[in-house]
Amino acid sequence: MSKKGKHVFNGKEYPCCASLTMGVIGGKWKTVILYHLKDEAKRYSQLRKEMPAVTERTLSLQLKTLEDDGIVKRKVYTTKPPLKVEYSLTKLGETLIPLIISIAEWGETASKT
Amino acid sequence: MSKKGKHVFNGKEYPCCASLTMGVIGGKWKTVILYHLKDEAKRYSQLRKEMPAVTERTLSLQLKTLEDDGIVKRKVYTTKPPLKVEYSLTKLGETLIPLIISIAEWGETASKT
DNA sequence: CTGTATCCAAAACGATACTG
DNA sequence: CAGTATCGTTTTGGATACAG
Repeated sequence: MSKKGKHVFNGKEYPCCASLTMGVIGGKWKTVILYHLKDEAKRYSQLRKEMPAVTERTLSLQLKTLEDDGIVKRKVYTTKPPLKVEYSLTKLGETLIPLIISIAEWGETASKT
Repeated sequence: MSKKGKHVFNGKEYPCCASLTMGVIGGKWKTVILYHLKDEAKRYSQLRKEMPAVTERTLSLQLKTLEDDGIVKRKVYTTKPPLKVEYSLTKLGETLIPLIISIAEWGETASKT
């Protein structure tokens, strides 16, 4: 019995290529995170400052999900506290930049209407 | 006390222009619906056939949400059963087409990796 | 044919305290 | 500094029966 999900990414099946993308960047915060990472690597604390509306827990979970999907990479610079950790886009993550920009632009235009 | 949500659409506030867009097209099914409507108007039953994985209830709810946001319009052609209802994109909805296509293309590429 | 009503399960998200 | 643990709330989606 073949499943209908013809589109597979990172072990997950999706019924449509559009829903695959949404599985990767969907949810309340992932596009916002990617938007803040699109130009440069940032530290965890810096992301927190730039996204005050997201909780530690959620930011942490979403970053981990993005890492699992190969969109974001995590680099640790110190072994002892205070820790320094930087997040940045992977090669695959960079292919999402035009999409993230389009998403942000549509939102900007729509909010002016 | 000013709220941080600077971006407003259809009465809802978002912390970032990217999240505004995701509020409109986010979720498991909305991009899929829009993908199927991008070229032509379709009847409810036809959408159901093309998206067998979504339930009646969810399809109905998501269409209504898209209608509320002014992305999709609903046109009724008969007054008595059997009803004929067609869904199509509004002008605002059409501005999302390039985005939907980009989203679908990224998903297609990613599923081949 | 085109939905709505009801009930339920799962996922996402938030608040807060605490740890390496 | 960079998270995790715990718990509760909200949102989302599914199954199914039924209605206009």
